[in-house]
Amino acid sequence: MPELPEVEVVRRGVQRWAAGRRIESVQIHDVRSLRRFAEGPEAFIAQLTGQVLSVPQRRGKFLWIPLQSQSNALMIHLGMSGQVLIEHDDAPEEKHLKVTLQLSEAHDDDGAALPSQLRFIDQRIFGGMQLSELRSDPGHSGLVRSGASVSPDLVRSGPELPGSARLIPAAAAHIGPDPLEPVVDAEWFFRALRRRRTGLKRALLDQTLISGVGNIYADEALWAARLHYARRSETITRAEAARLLEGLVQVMEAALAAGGTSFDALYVNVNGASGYFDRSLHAYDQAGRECTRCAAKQATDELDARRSPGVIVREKFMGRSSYLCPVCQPTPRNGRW
DNA sequence: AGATAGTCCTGTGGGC
DNA sequence: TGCCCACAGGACTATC
Repeated sequence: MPELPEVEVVRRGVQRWAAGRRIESVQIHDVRSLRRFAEGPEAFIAQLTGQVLSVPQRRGKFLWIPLQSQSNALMIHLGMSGQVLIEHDDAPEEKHLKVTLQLSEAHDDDGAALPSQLRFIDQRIFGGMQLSELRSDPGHSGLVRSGASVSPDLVRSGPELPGSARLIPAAAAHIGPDPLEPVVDAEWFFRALRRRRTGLKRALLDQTLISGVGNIYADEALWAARLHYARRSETITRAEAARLLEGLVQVMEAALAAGGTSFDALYVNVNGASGYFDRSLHAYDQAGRECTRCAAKQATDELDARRSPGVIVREKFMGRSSYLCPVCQPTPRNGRW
């Protein structure tokens, strides 16, 4: 399930392999992947063909590639099962191949031909591609902290200069900043949560409040911060908000360093390799396992000997699974529901 | 404005 | 073996 770190892995891959290259042709294998593009598949092909891909950008789980000399961008959302692969023309067609962009030829330093197809693959079709006008970002917050270095040999238009107004596709203008953007600090997060009257996990998953957090990292961050998913956002303390944000940033940066989270072949980077962050999960999908923090406390005799270490449980919340340690993340009391 | 339900999808796996 | 159904979830819309 691609969340922010996985999308960032894809963004870096697209930057490395496709930025600066021209789109020679476009092939739509399944129009359902263009469902969100109101102008239709013919307009999609017409507007994209001949355009040059600029440096890919990302906010939360939304990825977009500005088109050089154009005021719009190719927007990509991976949804539940989307993949972007850069492959050679003769690679066999994937079962769930949806869109193929044929790119202009390019060569590496040794003169070997780079793969020339950018393929969008999506099994469940919750993701998709569209074209969207770029506008100045109302929630402009500067550069993405985790922004990768640019390869000048491949990219003709450089990254945005610090302090320049950031542009964002209209179709993604409604989402909030993500945890890796500099504007999101402990005080900002505290105030954002306090403004809402809802449960913490609901707030984390609300992309208009903070973007990029999905079910996996929400559970991991709540576990890291020792907070229950139903804790009321309007009663959060500064210390709790700071813990939760720290949990989010740490789990996302660790996942990014590991190349993303993958449970199966649904998520891979642009070269087809899976990340391995799933080995590092503490809560999500860990039902029945002893809580690692409780176990560590017990090992150092910090835990009351009469209490047994927590076992991760799965609960239904918001129509989806939530995993938590009942010992570390107790049900809220004192009217703080 | 917050919460909920419905929609879009397909592969998987449990139950019978 | 094979059929059916529940389940998985991100974003968006409609409705209360």
